Amino acid sequence: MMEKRTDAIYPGTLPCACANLRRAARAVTHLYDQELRPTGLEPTQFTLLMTLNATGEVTQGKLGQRLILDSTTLTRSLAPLRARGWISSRRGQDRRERLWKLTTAGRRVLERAQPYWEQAQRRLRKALGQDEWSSLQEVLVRVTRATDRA
Amino acid sequence: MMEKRTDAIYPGTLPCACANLRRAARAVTHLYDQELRPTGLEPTQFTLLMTLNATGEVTQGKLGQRLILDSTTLTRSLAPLRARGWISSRRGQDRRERLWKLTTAGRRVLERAQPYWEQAQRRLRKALGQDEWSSLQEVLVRVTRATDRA
DNA sequence: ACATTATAGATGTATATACATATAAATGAG
DNA sequence: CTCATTTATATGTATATACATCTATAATGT
Repeated sequence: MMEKRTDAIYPGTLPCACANLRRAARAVTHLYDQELRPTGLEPTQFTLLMTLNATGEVTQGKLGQRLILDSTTLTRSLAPLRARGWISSRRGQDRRERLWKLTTAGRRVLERAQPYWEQAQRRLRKALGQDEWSSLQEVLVRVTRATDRA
Repeated sequence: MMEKRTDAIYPGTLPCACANLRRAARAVTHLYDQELRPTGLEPTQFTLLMTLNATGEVTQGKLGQRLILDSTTLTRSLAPLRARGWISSRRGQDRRERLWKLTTAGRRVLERAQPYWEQAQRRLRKALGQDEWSSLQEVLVRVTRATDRA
């Protein structure tokens, strides 16, 4: 079980931007995971469903580009979602491609999970304050773009 | 192999703060991983060595608190470092505890990796600009702290 | 002292993630 | 058209990560 961090052993900034980012991601993922628990979805799975809902049918490669996930990673990450019948795939015109989309069951699961996700968003936004919440989103997009140029 | 994101398929902001944070972490980890490749260290492993170097001998639990890593996760993450002889452990007074520290070999590996890590830091800081770099670090600490209160 | 409870890690199991390499399909050079 | 090359995904392998549960040890209440 994740330790409570009440001792404040943890130092504010680590000297490494990558370590700071990964640590923050773990902390926030934990919060979202708690809220999403009743839905049976992992935060990553929720993100995949939400993204497929936004894009509609999309190739594995494009999905990977959007989420900055190696497309071969998706071969594994999508498997449990397919196994549960939430997504389905077919071959494209280009028969190397695999096109993924939400199933009806998948849309239903996503809809039922939505309020729990919103609760997680609210909980973090409240703890952070609206200004920091906005900064967070902006800075994250900039750092993500920066890695393109870097 | 990770796709180049030149097509800019990827949309700026995802609606989910958790997804944004995880995506940014993947992007930045990829950059650090490239730079650290010649050292044979994964970014996470570099972070563990660097942290042990900063703390000196420390229990697994305290190490987990500092990095916001479940202490049972560390049982697995530390294993490859121990296997390579870079860290060692002993039982504490409280014999349930395990105390970890860098070995001499570990300190040497860390020293040799340092310039590659600095190169990664420079590369990101340059692409991001000094102001955004500072914002990033601040925002990450605030969001991390926020999850304590949330 | 003894029984109960709490804590630190270890282990079983599952997902997340990437890279190297393999395979199949499309594309381009000639 | 045929062969070489590139591209999309699959597979093998390794690390990263968490939670539930288990075990050993410590702390606590009576």
